[in-house]
Amino acid sequence: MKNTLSRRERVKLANRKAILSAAEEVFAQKGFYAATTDEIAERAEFSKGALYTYFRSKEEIFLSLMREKVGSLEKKIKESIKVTLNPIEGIENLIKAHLEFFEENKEFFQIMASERGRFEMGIKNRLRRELMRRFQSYLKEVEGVMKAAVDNKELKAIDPNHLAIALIGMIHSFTAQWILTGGESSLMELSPVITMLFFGGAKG
Amino acid sequence: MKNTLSRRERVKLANRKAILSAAEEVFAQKGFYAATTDEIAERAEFSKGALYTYFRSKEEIFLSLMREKVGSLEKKIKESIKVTLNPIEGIENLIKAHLEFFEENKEFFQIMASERGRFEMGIKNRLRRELMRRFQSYLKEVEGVMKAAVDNKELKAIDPNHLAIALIGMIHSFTAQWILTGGESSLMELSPVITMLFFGGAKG
DNA sequence: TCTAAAACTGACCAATTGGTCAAACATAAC
DNA sequence: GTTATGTTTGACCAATTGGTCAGTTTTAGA
Repeated sequence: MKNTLSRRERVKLANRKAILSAAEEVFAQKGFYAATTDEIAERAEFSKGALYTYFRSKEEIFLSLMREKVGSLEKKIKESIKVTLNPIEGIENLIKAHLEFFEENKEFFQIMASERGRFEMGIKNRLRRELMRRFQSYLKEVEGVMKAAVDNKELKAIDPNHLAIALIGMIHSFTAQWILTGGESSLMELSPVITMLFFGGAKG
Repeated sequence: MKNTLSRRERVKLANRKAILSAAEEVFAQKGFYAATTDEIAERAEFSKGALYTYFRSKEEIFLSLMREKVGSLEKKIKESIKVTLNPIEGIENLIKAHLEFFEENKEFFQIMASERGRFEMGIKNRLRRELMRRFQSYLKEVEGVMKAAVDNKELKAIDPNHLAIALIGMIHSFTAQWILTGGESSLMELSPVITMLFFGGAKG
């Protein structure tokens, strides 16, 4: 069973994905504002007019893309935590899951790093509100594991919010550096260093 | 003694600073591409034409601003390290210096966070090359303290580059969060948490 | 006060770009 | 083959914006 969609609907969906994928590259390379709908259309091998039958505006392309990516990041993180009841192991898995996700979604990471500070702009926009909601939800997820580990006395009695900020900061920093230096070697290889530094600190 | 500059020259210099300061706000709020020279001119209380007697292009405004800011960040970091010969204390001072600088230069931090991934664009540009050189130099400075501390056996035998990435990531992450939540309370207050987490890790 | 140079203004220009739409094309059912 | 419906095209439009420059104002020294 393919599924319940007609041929037409399946083609539409595949085209939509192709457009979002092209947009991801362009947004990552140029940033939201400097990216042009012409270039997105060209890379997706459609005319500009066709783009606008799939999405109502450039902003809708951007927000749809980000919403889907943030959603799947959150899903991946949730799953990585759920496989164990041990909070320490949960955090280890969470680090690995992040690195794996960013390695597979380099462009998304670049977009997020560059546009995160402007998510709040135009708060009235329905899609923007939903994007922010999902992003918050992802952060709360990380904070939740930290709280569990603190309650368990497995981590120091530090504000779980601070613990989450610290770990995410380290992960982002390593990922950004990995991208700047070409993104060739595997990002996952850094998982042990990050784990060790986060849990044990740098002092010898 | 005021200095050796004529009244005219002093006014010119002050105006230049005012333009850069206006540009800093606009670039921070809108990003490089979406910032308009009209808005920069308006905020600096000049006509657009006058802007172009101070700078040759929008890009030159941007790069001049960033070059000066990265330069003074590097200077501050260097000084914070130099006051002590003890590497651990040096790193503590470095954390404080970072937080102090970002607290006083919120806009610069926002610009850096959002445009860092595109510094490399147009590498042929002289100003761009110089900006990158200064930025590398700043990173090397941080790496240098880490290496000293590792050689001293005060930190674990970890690649100093990794140690620098981890610490800077934590600092950036806390700063970004502080800005997102309004930037009201003092960022410096977070210095003990960061210091403790970096040296001692999260494990209880 | 007079003058020449420096500084400033803002209308203007050319290029870019998000978005539209009438016409052309493709598809599928009969 | 015909027709109706859905899809695509790309020329086009209006708005925006980086940058210019002829003309005006300000400055400072004589």
